[in-house]
Amino acid sequence: MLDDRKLAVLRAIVEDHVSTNEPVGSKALADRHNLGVSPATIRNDMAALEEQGYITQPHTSAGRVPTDKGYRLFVDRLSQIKPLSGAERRAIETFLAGAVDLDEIVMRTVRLLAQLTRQVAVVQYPSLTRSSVRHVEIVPLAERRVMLVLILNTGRVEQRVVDLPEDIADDRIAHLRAELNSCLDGCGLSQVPETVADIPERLPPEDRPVAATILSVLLETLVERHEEKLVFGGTANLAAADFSVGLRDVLEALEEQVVLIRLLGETGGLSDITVRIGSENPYSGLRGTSIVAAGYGSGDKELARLGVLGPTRMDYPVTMGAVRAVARYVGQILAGS
Amino acid sequence: MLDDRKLAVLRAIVEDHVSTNEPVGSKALADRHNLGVSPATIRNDMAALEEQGYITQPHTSAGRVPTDKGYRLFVDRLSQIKPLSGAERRAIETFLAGAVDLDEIVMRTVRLLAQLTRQVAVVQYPSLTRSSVRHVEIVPLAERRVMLVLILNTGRVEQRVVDLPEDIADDRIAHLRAELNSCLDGCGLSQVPETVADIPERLPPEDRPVAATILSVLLETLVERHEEKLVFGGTANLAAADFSVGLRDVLEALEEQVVLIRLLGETGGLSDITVRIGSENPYSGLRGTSIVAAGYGSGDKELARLGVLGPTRMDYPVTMGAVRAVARYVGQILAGS
DNA sequence: CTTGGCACTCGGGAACACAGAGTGCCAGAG
DNA sequence: CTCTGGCACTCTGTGTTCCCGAGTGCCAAG
Repeated sequence: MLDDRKLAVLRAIVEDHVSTNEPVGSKALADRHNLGVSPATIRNDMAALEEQGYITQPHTSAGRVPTDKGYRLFVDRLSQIKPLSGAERRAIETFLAGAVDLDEIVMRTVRLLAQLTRQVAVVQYPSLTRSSVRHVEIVPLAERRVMLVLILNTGRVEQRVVDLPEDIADDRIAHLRAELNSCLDGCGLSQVPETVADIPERLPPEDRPVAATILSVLLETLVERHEEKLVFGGTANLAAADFSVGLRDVLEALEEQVVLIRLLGETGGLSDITVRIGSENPYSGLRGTSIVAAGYGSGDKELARLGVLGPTRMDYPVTMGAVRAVARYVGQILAGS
Repeated sequence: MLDDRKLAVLRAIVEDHVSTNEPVGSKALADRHNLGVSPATIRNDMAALEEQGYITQPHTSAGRVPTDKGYRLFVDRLSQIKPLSGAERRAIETFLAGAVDLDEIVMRTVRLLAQLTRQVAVVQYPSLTRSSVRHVEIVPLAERRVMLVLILNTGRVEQRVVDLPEDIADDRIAHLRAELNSCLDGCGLSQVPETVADIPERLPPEDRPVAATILSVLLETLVERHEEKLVFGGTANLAAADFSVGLRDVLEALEEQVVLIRLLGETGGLSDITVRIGSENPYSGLRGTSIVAAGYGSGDKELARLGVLGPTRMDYPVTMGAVRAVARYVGQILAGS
């Protein structure tokens, strides 16, 4: 069906189109790549490729352009991820190492990805669901009001103000805190609800209403409130890339966190790279854009995902290389801090 | 120099140009606004206005367009801030009231502003410098490693991991924490350095190296590290507004936090609204864009600023009304929580 | 199966003309 | 002195036409 030469032609078309942003014709192909055959032969192959939907022509008598299906084949079988240069690796490492807290790690990662790929970068904060509790703090703010601070092993800190149903003495707060910490230290978030369930019973009856209030906020914060935060950057690169689709839609999608999370999140072993090309994309506003994403994490747990978003016509090997490298380094940094 | 009618003409030009986005000619003016004079008269006035630099024509024999100077006069003398409708006010109130922590307040404020004005919204986090300490927490994470958590009266929480020079027992940590809290509770950030200065002396000598380390990180976090965080949103609105200048520059400026902070921050009593029009703007990439900003805060202290950024050709009265209203409501919310 | 030749098809750019909107100026009226 | 109507002039934007060139599909021959 598709012999080697046809595949080579497809690869050449993709590469040329990516670098020139113009439909590529049979003659240009024969010139630039030494395929060892004449333009006429290439035309036949192109006809076959078009027949099967890998390429298309914008209008009669123009060159060919890869379809989404063509890019898909290219990514799956015709290309291999291009590793970064040594200089780039070192730059990543030093740039990320300078971060002092989680916010800064995330922010720097976004910039890095955007700069390396010249595309829009998206980074998801390390997920709540897969992390574990490192410490719980209860800080009295006023009568009947405390702040609950949760520190997770990913460095993430969640805080919530809690209004209490009744007064409670500081030493009883301290006791509750100690109790919580001894139960929850190192506890994976998925186990939190059951771990916490019998805490009220172990407290003196008069403390139970307060404890119940605090616990319910704690659960709500950790478990129910699954709004995975994410950050993006490099939108200036959108202006350069001329999108077939209005870039208004792209900007809108970027601000719809829900959409983005779905796009990033849908698959993935830890170091798998997910590529979603154009119309493979479930969200209609992003026709014409591709997403290259990967998971990152410390050790072997995937904590969250990151990736870039760009025009379908992008340099996949390079982009995938950059995404993979950044994901790995972020994982290392997180593990080390 | 500029009699009343000329001013009326200028106002009419601005209003028409804002609503149509086209150069406005003398005939159209005479039709749409009942100025009581003929087009020819208006032409004379326009010639005078152009003479003095308030309007300009894109090319000979086209209508007139306001210059930055013209908009300036309009904003200063010819317009008055348009208050929001009751429905809008209520929407703001309920939307902001639903926020549970500072992050969410800020995020919702951005969305709100962007939606109300159909422009890019920028919100600065409540400034560190003008807030005060509510609580200091020191959480042991591992041997020789603690997390320092600072809770400020604005609801802002700063955390930093600190590596200690030597081991220290938990109860001595607790003592240090108590000491810090008793000194710093309610302390304005500007007083922190002096307040903290003599703490080491009051500690047993063997604790001093650790205390010094922690204090230096604390000072660094609160005082030296003035990177005022800010958040923006509504970039999709950029695509609709056709900028004279490439919107690439605008996107770039948005990601350059430093630039934005300067733009927002440069003046302002608490409920003053700052308008910076086109070339009044110090940053060259933002020629063609105007900024409408206001301070917000609880009580009478200005905590930070917020605003919107849009094309010079924007509806200033409405935009200013929205910015003012949002700033007020955010202030209220912050004061109440 | 490959190749060279050939007729055919479009898209995009250049040249051109034209209508319409808007101006500036002038002379006359109030 | 100010306003008004008239008039000639100057643009831009748009629509039309035309042509070139790149690229294709097909065919017949190697």
